[in-house]
Amino acid sequence: MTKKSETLALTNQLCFAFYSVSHAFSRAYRQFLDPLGLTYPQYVVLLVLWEQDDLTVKEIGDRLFLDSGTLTPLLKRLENAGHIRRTRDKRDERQVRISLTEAGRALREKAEEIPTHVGCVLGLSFDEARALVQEVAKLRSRLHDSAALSAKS
Amino acid sequence: MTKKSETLALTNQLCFAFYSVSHAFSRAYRQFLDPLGLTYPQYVVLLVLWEQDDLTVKEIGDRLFLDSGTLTPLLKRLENAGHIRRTRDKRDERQVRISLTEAGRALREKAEEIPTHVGCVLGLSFDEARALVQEVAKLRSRLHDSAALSAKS
DNA sequence: AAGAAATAGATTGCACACAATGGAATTCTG
DNA sequence: CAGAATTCCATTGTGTGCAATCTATTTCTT
Repeated sequence: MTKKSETLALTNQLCFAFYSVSHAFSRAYRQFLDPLGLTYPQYVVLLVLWEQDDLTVKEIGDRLFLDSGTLTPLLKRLENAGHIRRTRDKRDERQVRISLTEAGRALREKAEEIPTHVGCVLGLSFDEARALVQEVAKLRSRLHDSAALSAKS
Repeated sequence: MTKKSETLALTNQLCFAFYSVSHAFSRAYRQFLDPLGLTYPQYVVLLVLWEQDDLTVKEIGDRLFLDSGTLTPLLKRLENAGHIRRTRDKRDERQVRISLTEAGRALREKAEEIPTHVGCVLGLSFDEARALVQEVAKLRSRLHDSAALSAKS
């Protein structure tokens, strides 16, 4: 096998590695999210809101790389569950502002222990994990840049 | 911020990094898979079959970490597109054997260039990519082991 | 200020993922 | 060898992702 074809196979292997580990993480989180009645994407939206409350749908989408087709129904489910409020912005009626309810804020405490449980099985040191986050974010950024380029043409 | 809470945040960051890079890869592949009428999961199934033809649904599921709920409709779509055949195994009628059609085999050539295009934007050396595949596979394996343990109890 | 362009969300349609369940075939066990 | 347990696949229902399209609102241009 030539070096070139090995590299080609590696790209496929890398993509599949991310694809499958992402699902494995999702399953690992589900075990702890199910009792809270949350899915992983819903949990990530709450993580964003716990960090900074009162964001527009677009601001949430920018942070999570998701569009309104995904977020609108997801946010409605979070609203129905009583975790958030959705209100039209008075100054710009195009925007919908998302804010936590008291119940949504209270959920933070219960969710706080989840990454501990999941993190335990990874067997990574602090520095290893940090380096991995950096490297993966770098790849995501390059893929996004490349997609933006080819969308322009 | 204590080291402990940093580590907790890191687990969430790591999970989200994989979650988002996985989608970014999927979008990058989609650009090249769309002309072939394939989705990324369908492409991965074909990759498996190009490597080894005539597998059961379960064997494909074991390699890809997917169950019949996902694979059955996906395989039916690949069958309707003319890429594969689905036939009950004569020796064990519980099993459905998946085999490539001539068209499915022919598709391999057209798909061969895809990882080249995607791999170019990653900016990874051969060794970096290989190490990353190994490390991510290790994490996936640990998550699976942990899930298997907690399922037993 | 009027029309064009851009922006924010919502909606629709399709394709995963996956838990839960069901049915048919096979294997295990006493 | 009969019943129980297991295995394999299919089905159902829920919740994403995302492209494509639509509406309403705002901003830009002339």
